[in-house]
Amino acid sequence: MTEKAPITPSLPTVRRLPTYLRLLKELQDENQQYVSSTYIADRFQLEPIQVRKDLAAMGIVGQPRLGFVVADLIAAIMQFLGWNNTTKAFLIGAGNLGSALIGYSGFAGYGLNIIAAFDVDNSKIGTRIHNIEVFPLEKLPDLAVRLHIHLGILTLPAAAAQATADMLVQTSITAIWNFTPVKLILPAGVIVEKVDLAASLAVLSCSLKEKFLLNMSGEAENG
Amino acid sequence: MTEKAPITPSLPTVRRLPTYLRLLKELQDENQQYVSSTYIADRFQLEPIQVRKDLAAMGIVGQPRLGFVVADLIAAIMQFLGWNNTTKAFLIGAGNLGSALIGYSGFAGYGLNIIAAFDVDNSKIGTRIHNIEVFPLEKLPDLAVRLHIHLGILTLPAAAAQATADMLVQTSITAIWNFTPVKLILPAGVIVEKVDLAASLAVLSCSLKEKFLLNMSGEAENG
DNA sequence: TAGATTGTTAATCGATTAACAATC
DNA sequence: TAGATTGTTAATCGATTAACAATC
Repeated sequence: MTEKAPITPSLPTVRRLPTYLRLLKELQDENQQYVSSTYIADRFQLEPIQVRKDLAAMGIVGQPRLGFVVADLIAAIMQFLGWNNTTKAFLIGAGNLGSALIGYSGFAGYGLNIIAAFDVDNSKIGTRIHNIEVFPLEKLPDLAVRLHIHLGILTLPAAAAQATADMLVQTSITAIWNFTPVKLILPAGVIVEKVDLAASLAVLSCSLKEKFLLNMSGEAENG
Repeated sequence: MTEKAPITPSLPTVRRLPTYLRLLKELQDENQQYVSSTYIADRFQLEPIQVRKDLAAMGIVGQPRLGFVVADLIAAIMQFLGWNNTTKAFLIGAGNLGSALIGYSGFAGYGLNIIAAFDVDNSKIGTRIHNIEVFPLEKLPDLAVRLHIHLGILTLPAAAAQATADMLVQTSITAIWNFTPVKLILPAGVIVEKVDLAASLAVLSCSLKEKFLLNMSGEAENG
């Protein structure tokens, strides 16, 4: 029992990991064996100490003077995120956004595999989108249980989001990647991760407004 | 000069505003005149005090016992986010995701108006996606300046992201909504807001892994 | 009035940053 | 060795939460 207590990385730390991973894979392609926190921080305009803390949170140890072994870092992050193993997912709502996600080839690198899509639109049911079949929504519960699906990707109209999510969590699905603008209310224990375009756009809008106001006041002063 | 100093809301606050706005519009449709921070908090599993702080940060004042006037809240948030005014944007990369964003009708409610798309793919150039024309990328600088476009939406392959962003900021574009997985490095003053799918998926993956491990240990104990 | 809700002021919490000894 | 980089410990910063008087 001399092992260190495994510190669970904070949410901000987890969110930075994919960015590190991306760079590390680049470095590996360039046959770089070592990388320092200084270098990583430089590339992303972060503080070296923050990078070290992030890596330390996953239990990775570096070598003074040399830094970290690139291959080890990649392995540790992949392991930590579970991106070595494939996670099967159902996508619900085969509209514009849903189709785009089905067609996104990058998910393979994250271990995410969308194996079927579902919709209520008869014109979509039975078709294939990027070679993924679209099933009627009624078939989801049965298929989810039989195929041991735990993750649902929600890309349907806001109006249907909550009701559909309620249905999903009655099946084997216990985690939802929510691309709708709806804040889902679900039983405790259900994981919901929201991709919040409106929140992102709000930040952007604020920044733009602020910048605009600054420019205005600047011009006023100059005039 | 007895006016209160206008406190700029924090980033987390700004990110919560669209969620409030959504609920407030619902309440308005139901002809609710007042709403309390308690009610809003309840609906989103937040603390009432946090809601009050968020609203206070925008300079909104409520009425003890009654709460806040729904219409006033909506107006204040819309005003604060600048979503009353239309922001014109160019979209660069008319692939799956780009097309999905062009087709997303919800942006109108955020004052966002995608007026043209750009691509380097000859098979896309000249076509229309949801009635938006796709132009060759070379035409962007001239058009951006002439149409006074300040916002670019980046939905192209990662490999082209940085170079294209570098080009964009040479035009009238000073803000980028970045949907690529690349962390863009751009001159100071340029606004970049990233929609980070990888980060979001990382959080989801972690939660799933944690839950899985908990279940495993639970089963072990029970066995 | 009584009581629900607001806004203010202070306390807590957690993430980031700083300082620096330890290491190879 | 000298020096770059690590990991630890402490300080700072900012957001959230708590407590409570003010208000209608």
